[in-house]
Amino acid sequence: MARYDASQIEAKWQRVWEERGSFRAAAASDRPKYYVLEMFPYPSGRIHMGHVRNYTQGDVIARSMRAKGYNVLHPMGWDAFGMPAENAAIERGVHPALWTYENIANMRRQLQRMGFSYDWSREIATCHPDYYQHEQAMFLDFLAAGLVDRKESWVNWDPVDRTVLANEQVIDGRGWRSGAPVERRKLTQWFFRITAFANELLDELAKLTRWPERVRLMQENWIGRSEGCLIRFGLAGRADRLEVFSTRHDTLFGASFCAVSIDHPLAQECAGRDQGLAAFIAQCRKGGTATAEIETAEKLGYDTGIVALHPFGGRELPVYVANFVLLEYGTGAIFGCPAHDQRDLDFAHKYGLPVLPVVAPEGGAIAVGVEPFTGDGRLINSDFLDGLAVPEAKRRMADRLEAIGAGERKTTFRLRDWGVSRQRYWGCPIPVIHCGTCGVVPVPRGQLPVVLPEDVTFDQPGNPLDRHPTWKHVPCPRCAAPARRETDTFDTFVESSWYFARFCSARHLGAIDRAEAAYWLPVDQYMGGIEHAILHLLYSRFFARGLSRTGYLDGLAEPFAGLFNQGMVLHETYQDESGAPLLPEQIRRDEDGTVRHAETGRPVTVGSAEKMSKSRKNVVDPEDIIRNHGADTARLFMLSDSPPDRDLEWTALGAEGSRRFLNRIWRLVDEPIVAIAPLAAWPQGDEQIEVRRAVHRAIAAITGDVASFGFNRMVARLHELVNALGEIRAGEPGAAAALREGLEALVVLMAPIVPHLAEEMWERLGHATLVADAPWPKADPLLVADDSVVVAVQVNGKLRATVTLAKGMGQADAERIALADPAVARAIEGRAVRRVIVVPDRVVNVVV
RNA sequence: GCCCCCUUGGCGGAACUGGUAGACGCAAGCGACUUAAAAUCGCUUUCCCAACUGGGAGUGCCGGUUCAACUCCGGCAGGGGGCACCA
Repeated sequence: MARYDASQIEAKWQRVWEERGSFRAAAASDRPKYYVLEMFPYPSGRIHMGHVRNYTQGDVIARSMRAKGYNVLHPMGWDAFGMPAENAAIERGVHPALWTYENIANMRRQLQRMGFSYDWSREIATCHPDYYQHEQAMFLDFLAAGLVDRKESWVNWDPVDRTVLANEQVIDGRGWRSGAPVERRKLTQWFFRITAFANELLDELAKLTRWPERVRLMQENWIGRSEGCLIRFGLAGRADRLEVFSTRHDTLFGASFCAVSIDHPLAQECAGRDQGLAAFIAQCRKGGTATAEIETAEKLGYDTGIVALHPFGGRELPVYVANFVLLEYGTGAIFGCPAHDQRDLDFAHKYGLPVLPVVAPEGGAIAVGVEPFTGDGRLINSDFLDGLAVPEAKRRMADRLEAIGAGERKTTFRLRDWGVSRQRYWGCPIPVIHCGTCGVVPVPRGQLPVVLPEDVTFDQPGNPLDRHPTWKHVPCPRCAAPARRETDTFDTFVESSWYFARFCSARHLGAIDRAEAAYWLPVDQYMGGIEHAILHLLYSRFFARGLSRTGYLDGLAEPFAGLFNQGMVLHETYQDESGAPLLPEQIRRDEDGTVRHAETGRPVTVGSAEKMSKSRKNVVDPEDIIRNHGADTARLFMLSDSPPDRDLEWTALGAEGSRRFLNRIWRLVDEPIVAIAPLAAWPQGDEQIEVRRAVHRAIAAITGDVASFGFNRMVARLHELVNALGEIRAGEPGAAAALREGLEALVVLMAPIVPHLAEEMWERLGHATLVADAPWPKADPLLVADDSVVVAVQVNGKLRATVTLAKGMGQADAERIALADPAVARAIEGRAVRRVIVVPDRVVNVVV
C-alpha cells in the first residue's frame, strides 16, 4: 500500500515522456492536424498562477485532442525582448541578456515540473539572433512591398532623464524615475502600414466564428470605420479653406464653431503671430500621449480670430484651437454642433457659443439643456433638409456638398498605422542605415543579422545603442561614406506577431518553412488573456497578411482560427494594522476563524479577492504548490469550480480539496473495493447496470465538456464518476469487471487534467502502454440513454408535481397522466383548463 | 472621457437552442470509526412560514415580452478589463 506520492510519481512520468519523445510533433501524419497554442510568456523569472491556469487549459486541450486521434502541435517559447530586462540592468547592474536567459532557464524548469505536453524541441526565444534575424528580413521585405512607412509621431518625453517613456512609465503626468512633468515630443519613426489592410481586417472579423464575440467587437470598434463627409469651409479674408470631417453632416445647419487640433497647420500658423495661442498650445503639450489622459483632460479651446463661412448661407463661425481634436483622426479639424454632441455642448457652454437644435425627436419638441439630443428624429431649422429623417438628411446633404463643390463623401478609420520604433536597447535592431547623401538605406541582406552589441552600459539615461562608441558607425552600403545605423529597436509586439508561424518549423534555416506552415496553420486553438484582445491579435492578423503578400506564407489571412480568453487568478488580500499588505504565508487562521499575523499574532484585516499582484502581495508561488501538493493538484484546482473564462479565486482550502480528491482516486486502485478484474475482462449483461450507466454517462458528458471547454463541469463529472465507482459493492455479481471498466474510463478521462497520476494508475491497472497514447473512450449509447424521464408538471407556470414518463411519450398521453396527478388536480381546483403545453420529455404546463 | 464584459445559496459555481434553479465542490452542523487525534465514511444545509403532509418568495435593482425568463428586450446600480511605448 503505497501512499499517493505526487513528487515521486510526477518526476517519474515526466522522465518517461521526455525519454519517449511523447509530445514531439511531426508534420508527416495520416491523422488530422491540430495546432494548440498558448500565448508565450515574458520571461520575468518565475511562472505565476496566471501562467499555470492558461497553460493548464491549453494542455487539457492538447492532451485530449491527442487522445481523440489528432496530430497535435503544442509548442512553447519566450517573448524575451522588453523593458523589464533593461530595468533590471539599470537597477541591479545585470546585463539584459544574462538576466533574460537565466530567467528563461528557471521558467523552463518550472513549466517542465508542471508536466505540460509541450514539444520542447521547438522552443524559441525571440531575443536570440536565430529568431530576430528573420524579423529583420521581413521588415526589409515589408519595406520593399510598401508596407512600411517613416513619419513623425508623438512620444512621451522626460525632460530630466532626456529619454522616451512608455505610457506605463508616466504616472500622473510625471516620469516614474525623475518625477519631472512629461511633455509630448515629435520623433521620426518607423511604421507598419496596418491601415492598408483596414477594410480587410474589419470585414474578415466575420469569418472568425470561433472567436469570442466581445473580442471581435473590440477589434471592430478599434478599427472604427466611419462613413461621413469631408466638408470645406471658406475662411473670411483668406484664399484657403478649412477641411473638416464629420459623420454628422446632417447637422451642418446646427454648426456654431469650428475647431482644429493643436498640431493642425492653421493652429501652427496662428501661433506664429499670437503668443497667447503659442502658450496655449505649449500648455496642451504638457502631459502624456495616452488617449485616456487626453480624453479625461478638461476640454479647452483658444479662439484664433479666424472666421469660417458656412457652406450654405455663409453664416460666420469662429475657429478655435481645441485640445480634444486629434490630428491623427479625420482631417484634424471639426465643426461643432452643440445641440447634438456632448463634447461640443460642453465646449459651447464654456465659451458662450450658440446652441442650435437641428434634429427633433419624432413628433416631439426639443429643448437642449446640459444633455445634447443624439437620438433619431427629423431635421428642423435646416433649410433643404427640413422634415427629413437623419439617414435621408445625410444622403441629401452629401449630394448637395458634392454638387456645390464644398465637400464629398469619405470613409475614415480610427485605426492608425502601427508605430514600431522604440528608443531602447533590449529589442530587435531595425535594419537600416542613415546616410547623409543617400538617405535611408536598407542593410544589405548579406549583412543580416544586425546583432545587438553586448558591451553596453546602463549607467546613464537614454538608449545605450545611441551612445555606444562604435556600433552605430558604419559605411553607407550604397556610397560607402560614413553613415549611422538606426539605433531604434522594434516594438516587442513585432516578435509576437509571427512566432506562431516560426513554431511550425522552429529550426528551419529560413524564417518559415512554407510547407510546414501550410500544414500546421492556422492555429486551431489560441489561448490567452483578454488583455491582448486588440493589439497583439490585430498585429498578428496584419502580419499574416503581410507575410502572405511577401511570400513567406501561402496566403494565410487569419492566424488564429479559434480563440479563448481565460480569466484571471485572484486571491484574498491581507493587511496588518498599519495597512501594509501581507503575503498569504504570513498569516494564520485560528480555530474560531480569526486571522492573525503568523509571527506577531497581531490582528490582520482580510480584504476582497483581487488579481494576484506583487504590489498587493496576494501572490501564491506555483512552485510552493508543486512542492507541497504536486503539479497534478495545482492543475486540478486551476480547472475546478470556476469556468475557464471567468476569474478564479485561489484558496488554500480549495487546493487541499483538490489534493483530497486525488488521494481518493488513488485509493480506488491502491485499496480497491474488490479485486479489479484482469485486463480486457469486461462486464457482461445487466450486472452492475447502474454503475455501468453512470460510467457511460460520464464518458458522454465529459466528451462534450472537453469539446466545449467546460473544464469545471468536467471536474464535477469526474467527482460524480468517482462517487459512482464508490457505489460498487464487493460480493455482488459483476463488481470486479464493472470496476475495471469504470477505472479504465476514469483514468483516460482524467489524464488531460492530472496526467501524472493517470499514468501511474494506468500502469497499476496492468497496461504496458502510456495513457498519453491511449485513445479517448467511447460511450455505449445503449447505456447512456434512459428509458424513462422525470417530467415537470406546472400549473400556470408554477411547478406542482413531477411525473415519471416513458421517454418520447406522445403529447396526449403525457397530458392525460399529468392531469391525473393529485397535486395537479388540487392546484387546478375545479378551474377550467384553457390550454395545455407539452414539451416532450421536459415539461407539461397546464394553463387555467 | 470612449469601448467591452461580469453580477445565481455562507462561498466557487451548475442549469444543453427560453422548459423541474442550486448539479458538483468548499465551508458549516450532526453522526460513525478511533484510547485519542488526523485521515476516512454517512447524513443535513437557498430563504421565510408551517413542522413527518404543505404553502410562499427567490438568479444585482426596476420594468417589459411569453403558457413559461438565470436565459430574450429596455432602463438603472455595483464590480472588472482595454484605450495604440507594459507584455
